[in-house]
Amino acid sequence: MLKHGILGLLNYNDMNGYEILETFRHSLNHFWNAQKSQVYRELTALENSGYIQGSWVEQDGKPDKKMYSITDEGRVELAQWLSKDEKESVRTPLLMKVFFLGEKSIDENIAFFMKLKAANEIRYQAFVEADQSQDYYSDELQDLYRSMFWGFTISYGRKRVKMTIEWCDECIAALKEQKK
Amino acid sequence: MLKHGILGLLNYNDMNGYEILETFRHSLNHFWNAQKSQVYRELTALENSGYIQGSWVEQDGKPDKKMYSITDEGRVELAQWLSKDEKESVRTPLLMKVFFLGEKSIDENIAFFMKLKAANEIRYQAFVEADQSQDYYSDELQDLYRSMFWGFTISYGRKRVKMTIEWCDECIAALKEQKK
DNA sequence: GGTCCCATGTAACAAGTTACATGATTCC
DNA sequence: GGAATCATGTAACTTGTTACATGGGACC
Repeated sequence: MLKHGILGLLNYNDMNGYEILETFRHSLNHFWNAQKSQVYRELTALENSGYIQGSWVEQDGKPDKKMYSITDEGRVELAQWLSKDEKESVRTPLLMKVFFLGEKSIDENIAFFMKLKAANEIRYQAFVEADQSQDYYSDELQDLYRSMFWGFTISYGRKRVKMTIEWCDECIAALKEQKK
Repeated sequence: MLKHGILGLLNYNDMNGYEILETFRHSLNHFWNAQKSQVYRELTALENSGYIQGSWVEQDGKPDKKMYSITDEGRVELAQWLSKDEKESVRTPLLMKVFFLGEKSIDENIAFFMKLKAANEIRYQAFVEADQSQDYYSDELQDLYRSMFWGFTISYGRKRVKMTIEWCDECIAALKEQKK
């Protein structure tokens, strides 16, 4: 999965591992938290598969870097992945915990949902700020059509966070009702 | 993660691997898709850690089964997990694909979102049916308070699917707008 | 002198996926 | 005779996590 994300980014521009990580942090972080160690590992794997090609570049005042570019095979692989259906494998750690919350008291659980709500309200603010920098990203992606899909992922994230806040409210209300 | 789910179930009732798998399929499947091979592997690991204890039971007309029960150490571990904050590690494969959809044509992408919408409409129906069997589950869980949290997970799932459908509509509308 | 940026990784472990493998009984 | 239910797993692989490890240059 991360593999195809990296392929997708390299299809836009040549990059080194560090830049890929930065891009994840800036643009994809709201739906994908990439680990440094995994990115470098995947880059090696992708190069071994022939999907990308790296070459060392010397810099002055900065460490050497390994720049990667996508190969024709890589572009084929990317296109195939994009055309394949996403089979949703559901896995929501939060709900696993919620399912077993019956072991704790009503008050503890009200506190649980309040905390969750607060965390999501902070995330909601981050999305509002992301919105305001969309123009910046449109430039960076150098393509209006492409930046549209970045916008779709942001809008999904915003909806999801908003939905989670509403759900917390409903859970809190139900718990308070139970308390009576 | 699955580890704690199993611990949680065994805290409700003694079960064998097969029953755990069935329970996942019936009650937790909308947020956690458990693999057979992983469940059996985790059971072995949990027993080795001393969190659960298994014993073989002979049956007639059916294969022998290994029944597991939670130990005191297991209960401590479960309580600790329940009290710990869930640090949200975001990872949405669907959005990874959407982010790179700029490589495909508008028409292909409209088709993509229509298909996704249709799949989620089917899932929505499944939630409506799940609702109607909530009474059945209340009995099964033998505890109204506990079944409340099962209800919370269902309501989250329903909201999420509904949200996804709305998001698809918005994406389709935006793509059609672009086409003009 | 300390922190941030740039830049690369390794090692060990934990968790999830896919395919394979077996076998009795019951119901149609 | 075939499918479904009950029941248990192994093996190989892929993916993700956590901690460790290094080091120069810029800026305050």
